[in-house]
Amino acid sequence: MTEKEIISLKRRALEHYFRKLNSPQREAVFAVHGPVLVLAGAGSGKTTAIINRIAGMIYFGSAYEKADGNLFPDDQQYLTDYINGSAPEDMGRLRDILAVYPIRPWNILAITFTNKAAGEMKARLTAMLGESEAADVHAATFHSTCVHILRRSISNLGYSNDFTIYDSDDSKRLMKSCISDMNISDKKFPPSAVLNEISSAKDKLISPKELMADSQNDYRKLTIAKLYAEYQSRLKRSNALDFDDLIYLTVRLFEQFPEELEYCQNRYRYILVDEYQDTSVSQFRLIQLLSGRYMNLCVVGDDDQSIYRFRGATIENILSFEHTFPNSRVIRLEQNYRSTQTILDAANGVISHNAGRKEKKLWTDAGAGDKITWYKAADEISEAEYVAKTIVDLVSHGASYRDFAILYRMNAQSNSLERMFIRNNIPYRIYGGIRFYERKEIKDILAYLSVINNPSDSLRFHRIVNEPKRGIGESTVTLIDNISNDLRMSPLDVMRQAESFPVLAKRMAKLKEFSSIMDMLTEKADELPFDQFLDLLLEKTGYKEMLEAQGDEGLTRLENIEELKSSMIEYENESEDPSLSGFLEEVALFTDVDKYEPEQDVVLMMTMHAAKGLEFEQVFLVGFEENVFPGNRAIHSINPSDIEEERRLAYVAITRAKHRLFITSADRRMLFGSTMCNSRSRFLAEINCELIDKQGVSYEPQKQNIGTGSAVLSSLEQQLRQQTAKSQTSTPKIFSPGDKVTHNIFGEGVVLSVSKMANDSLIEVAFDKVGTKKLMANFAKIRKL
DNA sequence: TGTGCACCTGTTTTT
DNA sequence: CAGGTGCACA
Repeated sequence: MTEKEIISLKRRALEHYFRKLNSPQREAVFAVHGPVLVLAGAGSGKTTAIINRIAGMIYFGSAYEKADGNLFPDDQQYLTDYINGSAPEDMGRLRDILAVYPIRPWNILAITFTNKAAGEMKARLTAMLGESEAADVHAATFHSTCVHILRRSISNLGYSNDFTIYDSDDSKRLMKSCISDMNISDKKFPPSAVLNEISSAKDKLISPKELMADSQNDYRKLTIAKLYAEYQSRLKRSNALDFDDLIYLTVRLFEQFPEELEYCQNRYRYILVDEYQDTSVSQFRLIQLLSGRYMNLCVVGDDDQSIYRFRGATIENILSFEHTFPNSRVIRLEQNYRSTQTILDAANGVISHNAGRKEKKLWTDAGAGDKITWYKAADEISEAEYVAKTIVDLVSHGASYRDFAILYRMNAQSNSLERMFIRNNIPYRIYGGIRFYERKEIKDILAYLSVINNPSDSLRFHRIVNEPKRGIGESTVTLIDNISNDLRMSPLDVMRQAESFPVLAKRMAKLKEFSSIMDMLTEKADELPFDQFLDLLLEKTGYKEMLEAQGDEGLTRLENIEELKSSMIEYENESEDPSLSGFLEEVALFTDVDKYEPEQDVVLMMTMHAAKGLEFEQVFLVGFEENVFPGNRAIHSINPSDIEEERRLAYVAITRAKHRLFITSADRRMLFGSTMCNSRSRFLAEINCELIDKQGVSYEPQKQNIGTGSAVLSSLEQQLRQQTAKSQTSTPKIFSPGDKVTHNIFGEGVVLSVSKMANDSLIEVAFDKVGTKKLMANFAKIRKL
């Protein structure tokens, strides 16, 4: 057999092994070396391609690219039989025969943006490769990858490796104190605005000095640069890093310490980046540095799905990949496995109005499917009514609640929908929104743990020193702060030695009391298991007592803390080497406790942004009106690319739907306390009208007489109104707090509160299974037990 | 030092 | 409309 024949046979065997993939997907799997750009349209089996690629690298190495010696006749025979299906798939033997320099799993780095994506990748790798090989692949987010690197080497930059990670709330507090201490007006320089600018500077790898140099004649910029410098020095003093620092400092580390970079380059020889269209300048630089030695870089993304420019993503990274990495291969995945052709045509129609994109056209062989329904409602109430009615109707015809998702542009839009869903007893869940670790009580407890773990963390010290109230007020804390800054000792040390500082004499007893509690806790932190330690902390700090005095709300908060405790226990059980700092790190980077549980049979509501990466049988896109979507900010922006970003968002939203797509607009909408009239969204006009089935009010908007409410209603709407009226006259039900009740969807629960409304009452019920819900007593399918 | 009320201001968000 | 913030007062 010639070498040519060997490689051709082996290639056919490999192609047979990956026969479930389509041909561009296989191309992505086999292109192991060199720079590769995979342009993966929505629903094109991107993750499948990535997983198979990693598996292929580990199983077969460069078998597709290089021949390696001769083939024994019986191996040759086996391959031939395997290809034509007459021999069984013997993985061990296939690997033996085919593999050429198989890649070791720990040499592979797969970077994602969210923990969810990283978790999914891990899970799918485990399913394909098995536990042991999958565990060695480093699949993680940008941020946790950087933490990993920095924990090892950050001492080069003058931080210690037990650094604390600040979240955006911590950053904001720190910035507030910088602003007030530097006597700068927080009216002219709102902390969040300053932080945004600093964050975007860090994203662009601009240091405080560089920003300063760049803004000599601009007072505003100069002030921000000064604040940046101050903020950064305070972070360092607290041995803390904010989210942007994780990337920024890793890049600096690599640039200043080539040996550190080299170590990582050798460790991560094969790099894969998911959602590449969302990378920022600093993330790009990080990738460029890491892949600089071996150039085995595969990036996967879709420029049409870039919707995070507002937080630093530069679409140019993906648009200029081929230019930045010469000799790169570009692979397009355009076959869509998710949606009907109608939905894809709509998406293609919208996105084709954007300039400056890589031309792609999604297609499917799934068939045309149903038309898209456009419903024009009178106002946001009847819009919500339409959505609710349609879902009830489809569910009664065999659909499940979990088939539906409602996507909106702004969180504020969920209100009317929620109310209507509660009325109609449609179980729903808002995905995204308030996050568990952002709750005050959780942040307080975590602050206690942080201070115990890292006493120099003065920001978190501030948070807890007088929480619960223990008579250590603002002025005392300022004194402690000054001393601690002047003498370079931790605030807690200052308290411990309060007697040495005459200014603190008056408050000495209270200060000593607090510091001794913290000392005791610090001592016990290593001895006790997490749950017992947390109980002790709650007890000794008086936090528990404080919550218990707060009644119902305090009880909910205590329950949340219990939840935190269970996640600590979970961490303790699952981690090989559990430690307080390890737990805090996990919490800092893994913000999602409100997990998405697809098993639950509920309708999901979320913003269009939050829907990225998800898919649903039937999707409602609500609020398709000018000034809502696209939003007024984008419409009035001087920069036309803002509209393009909205359009990409529309593209993302449309392509979430597998089978059916409903789009709604309202003639009148109450938003932020005032009513406005908007014409239908321009994105609607960008969809070929033959794909759309129009429903709802058939008159043109009567902008001049808002509020007459006498608009001609469609028959559907009249039906709805009648139904609502009917159910309103059913016998009123009376509940009082403490009543045990049962609901035919939510199960059993206890009434928390009752408030009278017009001719009904709003009751709040704590259900055993689904948590607290607000229900209308007369509408809800609920009865006393 | 702690509390209550008036005022104000509103995209999208992961880490 | 609703939640967060800041300021005045106890």
